[in-house]
Order: sequence, then structure tokens, then C-alpha cells
Amino acid sequence: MFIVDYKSIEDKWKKRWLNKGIFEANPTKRKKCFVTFPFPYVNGPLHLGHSFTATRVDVYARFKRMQGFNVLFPFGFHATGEPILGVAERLKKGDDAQKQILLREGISEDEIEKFKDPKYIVRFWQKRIENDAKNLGLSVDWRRKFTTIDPTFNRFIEWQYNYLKKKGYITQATHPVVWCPHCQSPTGDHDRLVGEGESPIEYVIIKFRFDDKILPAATLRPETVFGVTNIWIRPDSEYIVAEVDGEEWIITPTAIEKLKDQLHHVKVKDKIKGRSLVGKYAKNPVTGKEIIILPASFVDLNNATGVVMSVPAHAPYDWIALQDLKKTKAIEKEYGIKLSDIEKIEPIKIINTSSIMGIPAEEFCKQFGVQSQLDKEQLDKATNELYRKEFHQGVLNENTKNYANLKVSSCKKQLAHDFKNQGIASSIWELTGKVVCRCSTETHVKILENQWFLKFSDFEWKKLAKKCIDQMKFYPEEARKQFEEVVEWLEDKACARKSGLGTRLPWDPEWIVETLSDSVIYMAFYTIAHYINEHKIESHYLKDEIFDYVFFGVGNPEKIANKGITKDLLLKMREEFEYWYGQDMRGSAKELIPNHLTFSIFHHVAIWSDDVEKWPKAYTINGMQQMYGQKMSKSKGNYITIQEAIDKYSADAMRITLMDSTEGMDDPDWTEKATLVWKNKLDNIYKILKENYNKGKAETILDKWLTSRMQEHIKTITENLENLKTKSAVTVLHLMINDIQWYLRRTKPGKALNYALEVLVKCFSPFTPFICEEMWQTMGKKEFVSISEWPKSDREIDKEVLQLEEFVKNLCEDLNEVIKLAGKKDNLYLYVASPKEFDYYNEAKDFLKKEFGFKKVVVFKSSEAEYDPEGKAKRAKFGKPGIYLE
RNA sequence: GCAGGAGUCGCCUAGUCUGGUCAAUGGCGCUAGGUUCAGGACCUAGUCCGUGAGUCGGUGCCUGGGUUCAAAUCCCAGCUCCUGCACCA
Repeated sequence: MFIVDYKSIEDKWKKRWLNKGIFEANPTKRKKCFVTFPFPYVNGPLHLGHSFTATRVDVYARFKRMQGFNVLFPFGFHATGEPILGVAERLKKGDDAQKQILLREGISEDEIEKFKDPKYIVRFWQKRIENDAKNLGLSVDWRRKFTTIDPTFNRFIEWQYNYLKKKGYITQATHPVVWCPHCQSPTGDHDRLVGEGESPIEYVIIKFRFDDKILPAATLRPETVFGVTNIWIRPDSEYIVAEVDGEEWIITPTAIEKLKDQLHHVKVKDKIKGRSLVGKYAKNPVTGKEIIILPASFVDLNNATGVVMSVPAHAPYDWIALQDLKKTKAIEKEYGIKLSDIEKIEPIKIINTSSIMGIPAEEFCKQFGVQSQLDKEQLDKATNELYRKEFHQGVLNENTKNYANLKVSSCKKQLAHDFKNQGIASSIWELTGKVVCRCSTETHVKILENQWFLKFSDFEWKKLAKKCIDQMKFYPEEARKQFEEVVEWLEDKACARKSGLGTRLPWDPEWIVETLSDSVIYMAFYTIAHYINEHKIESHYLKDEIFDYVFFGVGNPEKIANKGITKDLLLKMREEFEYWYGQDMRGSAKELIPNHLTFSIFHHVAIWSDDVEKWPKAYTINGMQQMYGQKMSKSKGNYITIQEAIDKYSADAMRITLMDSTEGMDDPDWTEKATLVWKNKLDNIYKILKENYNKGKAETILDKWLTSRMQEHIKTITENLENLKTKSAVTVLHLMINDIQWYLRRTKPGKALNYALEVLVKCFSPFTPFICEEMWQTMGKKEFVSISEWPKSDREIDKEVLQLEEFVKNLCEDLNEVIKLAGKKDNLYLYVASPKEFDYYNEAKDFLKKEFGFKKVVVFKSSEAEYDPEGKAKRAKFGKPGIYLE
């Protein structure tokens, strides 16, 4: 039995690589290749998803290294943002759920205690991830590692943002966000328990006069103010009288908090019962009409102001509520309203839509089978449908005076604007649906003042980004279009937040640079990070002018040098940056296209606007790793960390299985079975190698054949790897193995077999580096296969032999079939059409005897056949000999 | 809804740009035989349908149309799946 001890092989070579520093790259005269991978976020170990992208990049790095490039593959750790801080804070508060999660990760109680310090969390996972990466066999130059919360890195980001600001790429604006009042921070889509996809939306407030006060009715359809017949109020609720921007408004308690967060001056004055308003009259500020205030149960106290204007012609809710009320005799007793006053309220139609003849709300209520205002589900459907229709097709009619004949879709904004100017309207922001923060607090909209934005909308900036994309290579090429699209629609992006780990904006330290914005040019930092690490350079020595010199070559190094950074060191840093930058290849999953990868392009062209050489040169995009056909998810149980996988299946088997899954933007799928199969295969290759390497020096026609075949394979696998087509490359590996096995079936080990096995091991080594080093050593090689020379297709290809051997293969197939029909026979007579075939088949006689158990094999030239009982000689064609068995 | 990508012989995948050499690559699985003091093994053959078999016939690359002497490949329409849609890493 033959079992490879992967564990010890992995340990052995991992250590040797590190000790010899073979992946540490320094500037030389050789051509460089700078390869990067988006650094992982350090709140957990590496998992299968990371390994797919990382291995792809590593395979490329190893391939290029063997091709003779001076390859730099660095690795860093992303720690900025909310999540890590969140873990620490939850633990500090004694959150048991958080503790349980960490316990389940296998972290000890003692350790968890230390997790209350976010910096400790970063250090903890950083160590773990570094180990994971090493165990996976990533060919990284570890001298250059850093985390994004290192003070030196913070200085780098400060420099970056100072520079961007100087160039005018940063602006300040006021902007509505989904806001958690507890966290005091915007609540992004991924930070929500409820309400993914919901966003802020602006309601227009129409100020209905009510004595000396104002009833602010909030609406998404300000144009319908011309059709208002009454106001709706929740009679059972308490309202607040408050001074808002110098006026007295009557609103719900929840509206108070919202308005405060939306740049209104709010002062609470008094409380008032909803029912006390019912039956009274207010004045429509647009039409001047006196309208009655009526009770309605559908009014949502948590939405906007809690005061609703009723447009029964166009709003299904209003229409049905009015119908309900007309049937409610009790209203006379309850509120002292005459039923006749309600009965005489008629809907006022103000929008004409070609397909709707009568009262739109009435028609839609009937169409959707709405019975009463409690029929919420159908009412919502009817409302949405009608709103859509009237928005796109509706035209305002004569009831709207100045706005008559305008399309709803085009006049909406103008109308709201006009009303605001006239002082009869205001606005309140609401959410399109309920949003609950991860901390379980319900959120609302806050208008953030003076927030800092990256001006991605800038026309000139976009133009540069497009130029960069035009010059770039994309693997696969299909990804290019999406980058072009993203640049097109990208708008200004908020680049700072109030909370989380990270770098403070140097000119406005209240703000912390947001995490997607501090990880766009960090790859440049790799080029100097090892100097900072080695010399233990303190952050305060890294002044802006140091970075200006290193990254732009601006300034006099003599003058810029300081106590922490000598002139020599400065010159070295500059040289290093100049040598390595830009990136020759960056690999990532497709989800990062619309954000990180595009942002990175934007920043590069902004910062090195005149130096095209520093721009990214190529991106390779892959799909999202799946497990057993499903998305990976911890809770669903289909989740595996790299360490678990390596322990169970070996790093090599994992790596090659992933590379064998898919190579485009489709999602790769991982199953245990495929990995086990690969593990066997690797075992078997090792076995074949041990049994056959250096076993013979003879040189036959088959050695010519094998060498020729290998030339073709080398050519294709090289092409495939140049284009990051890992799956296709693995297919070539299969073909190589098949050919070697055919060779061994055909003949005894000869000279070409050694060559083929060497090529095979080299070609496998980017995929399965550990076992390849072991095999290379077994073959008696002294240096590492990882830095050996990539095979070149530089030997003779004997096309004739390739063809003739193909004939032999075909002959075997034919013989199989004939024997299946005719049964086993002792003698084979072959009638061939050409002298070359004659010689070739004669050489193959022994093989045919062995393979099919013939006692005698005779080959005739068809023209000179001495024995031919069935006249097969006449039928012999080139490549298709006549066959006679007896 | 909007934008980008994709749908291939039981499964995963190559081929599509540049139409013919494509019943279509490689792997997995399956079937049969061999081998091995039995292991996640290895070797060989077969694996769309019909036929004992073929340099035979049929069907065939999401569905439906079209262009062409010729379509997996080009054009049009539809269906399904993946990713993203922002202040979140």
C-alpha cells in the first residue's frame, strides 16, 4: 500500500520555504510581476471562499515565478470598520450570544476575556490567518505584512486623503441616511435585522392651517393636494403640539425625534388628544378650501407626521375609509359630526389616465376586491398599482389650475419645490419600510450634515477611470463591461463615518475614513512595508513629505530625511516603489467589482494621474465559492475553514480541487468527493514516479512520441495559465498523465520518461506545491521545484510519430471490437498501405502480442502480402490497416 | 425593477469571439473485465437512441423562431440561475 503523509510533507516544505526565504522578493534586474489578493477582514479564520481566490492568485504567482519573473505576492490584514469593534463592545456589555459564538469557534474562556480589547481581536485573528495562509501554501513575502490599524498605515491613509483633498476629489455634503439612534451611526444593509433593501424617501409635508396652528400632512403625492376632501387623524392617539421652525405643528411623538434629526428646530409645547381634533375644520393652503378632520384607523402613527390628507379619488385607502365612515352611524354620537356632512363628501378627480374612466381609487378598490380599510394586503396592492399607473401615464386636469395638462411624472418635483417656496410645504424623510438595526433598535432617517464624500461623479475623474479600464486586461474578458457600467453610474460616495476602527480624517478628526475607502491603494504600501517593519519606523516619522517622495519622487531626499528615516532608507523605499508598482495582477471574487475593485481604479488614477505605469494592469475575477451547490453559510452548516479542510484532505488536494472546479465568473462548487478523488490521484502520481523515474536510458520511437506530446501540452498549459484558465490547465495535467500511462503501457521506461516526469512535476507544482517539492527531491533534484524553470516547448515535435502512434491507438480500438465479435485468436495479420506504417507497426508487434495475447503478429505491405485469406490487403488505407485474425 | 454574467450529452466542465474538421474536451459517476493477502486503491474497455458491428441511420448543446449550402457557435423573442444596486465589509 502506498500512502503519502501529507501532514509531514507540508510541515517540512513550509518550513524550508520560509527558512530559505524563496518567496521574499527584492528589486533586481529581472522583470517583475506584482500580484495581489484583497486582504481578508480579520474577524475570523480563512474559509473556503478565501482559499479559492487566494489559490488562484497563488497559482499565477508561482507560475510566473517559474517563468523567471521576479514575483512579489504580499499579504495584509484588514481590520478597520465596525464588526471587530462591535464584538469587543458586545463582550464588554456581557452579551452572552457573542460569547457563545466565539466559544463555538473553539476559543477558550480566557482568550475571550481578552477579546474585549479590539486590538487583541485583530492580533489574534491575524496570527491565525497568517498560519492558514502558510498552511495553504501561499507563496507570500511575509516580511511585508501589516494591518490597517497599524499607526504607520494610518499615516499612509492620512497622506492619501490629504492629497485627494488637495486635488479636489473630496467634497462635503448633507445627506439623508438610515440612522440607528442607539449606535449613533448609519445602519447599512448588512447591519440590519429587518429591512434589507429599504432606503430613505422624502415625503412632502403640506401645511394645513388649523386656527393658529398647523396640521402637517405628509404625502408622497403632493400633486394630489388639489383633490383633498378631508384630513385623517387617529382619534385614539395622543398628538404633540410642538414648535417646528417657528410654527406650531400638531404631530405624533415619533415624528418629533425624526424632525429633530432632520435639521428642524423642534420644541415640544403641549399634548393633545387626537379625538379632540375630529369634526373640526382645517384649511387647504393650496386651494383655500375648508375641510373636515375625520377619524381613521389606518393612519400609521409611526409613519411620518401621523396627519394624513385624504384624496378619495386617487388613494384607495382614503376612498374605502370614507365609504366605511359613511356607514358608521355611531359617528354622530361619538364625535358629534352630522352623517350628512360626511355623506356629501365627493371625491375630486384631478388626474386623468387614459385607461381609467371613473374614480380611479374606487375602480381599483373594486378590482382588488377591497372590503374595508382593515383589508391591508389588498389595499397596499391597489395603492401601489394605482400609484404606478398614474405616475407614468397620468396627466393633471383642470382642477389643478396652473399645473393642468402636465404629466404627473414630470411635474412632481417642480410642484413640491413651488409649495416649499411659498412656505406652505416642508418635508420629512421616512424609510421605504421598517428597518431594525443589528442592535435591535428601530431606525429612522437622519440627515447627516457636512459629510465627506469622494467625488466619483466628477466627469474628469470618470474619464481617467475609463482610460485605465481601457488599458487593463480582464480575466475573463466578460468582466470588463461591468467595470465600464459601474464607472458610468457611480455617484459621490461617503468616505467617512463616525464610529468604528480606522484612520481619522486629518483635517476633521471627528470622522473616520470608511473601510472601503481606506483599502484602495494599500497595495502601494506593500512596496515599503518591510522597511517599516524591519527598522521599526515609528508613525510620526512618516510625514506627508516622506510619502510624497516615495510615491511621487517629489522633493529633496536630503532635506526630507529625518531621525527615523535616513536618506539611504528613503532612497531605497523610493527605488522599491518604482520597481514594483503597479500591480500586474489582482484577483478577486465578482462581488467586489461594483465597489472595491472599481474604487481602487478611481483612486489610482487620481493619485498617480500622470503616471500610467502605476495604475493596475490586470484584474482576474472569479465566481463565489459554493459548497454542495449552495452558498456557504455558517448557520446552514455548509461552511469549512481552511484549517479544517487542510487537516482533513491536505492542502495540495484542496488547492487542485478548487482550481479544477471552474475558471470563469460562474460560481465554483466544492464537494468532499472531488477532493478525495484528487488526493488519490496525487498518491498515484507519486507512486508512478517512484516506480519509473530513472529506470531506463533507452531511446525508442516512443520516446520521440512522448517528448512530442509533452511539447504540445506545455504549450497549452502555459497559455491557459497566462489567461488564469486554471480548469483548462488542470485538464492538460490530466492529458499529461494519460500520455505517460500510455507510454508505460507501450514500452519500458526510457529516456523521455524522465523528461516527461520532470515536466509533469513542474507543471503540477503551482497547483500542488508541497507534494511536488517532495517528488522533486525524490528525483534527486537539489533546488526547490517552486523556483525551478517553467518548462518550455523547445524540443522537436515529430508530427509523423504523433500521427503513427495515433494509428496504433485506433488499431487497438478496432482490435478490441473485432475480438469482441470474433472471440480471442492466436494470430494477427496486418496489411498496411505505406512503408512508414510498415516499420511502425513492426515496432509495435511485441506490444500487440502482450496487449491482446497474440502468439504471432505479422505485418505485410499490402502490395506484397504473401498470405491474405480474406483479401484484406486491398482494403488497407493509410492509417487504417486491414486486419485478419485466425 | 435596473445593470452585468451565465444556461452544453446522469453530474461538473471545454468549445461560442473567428459558423463546417463537433455525437461535441477532460474529470466524476455508472457498467463490464482484469489485478491486488481488501484500499478514499489501481489498470482496461464501454457509457445519446437504433444496430452483432461499422467510414450506417436518427435525435442532439435552456425554449421558440430566423439567417445560411452549413449553427452549440450568428440574429430576434422568451424562460431560468448567479452577482451587484451604495455609506456595508
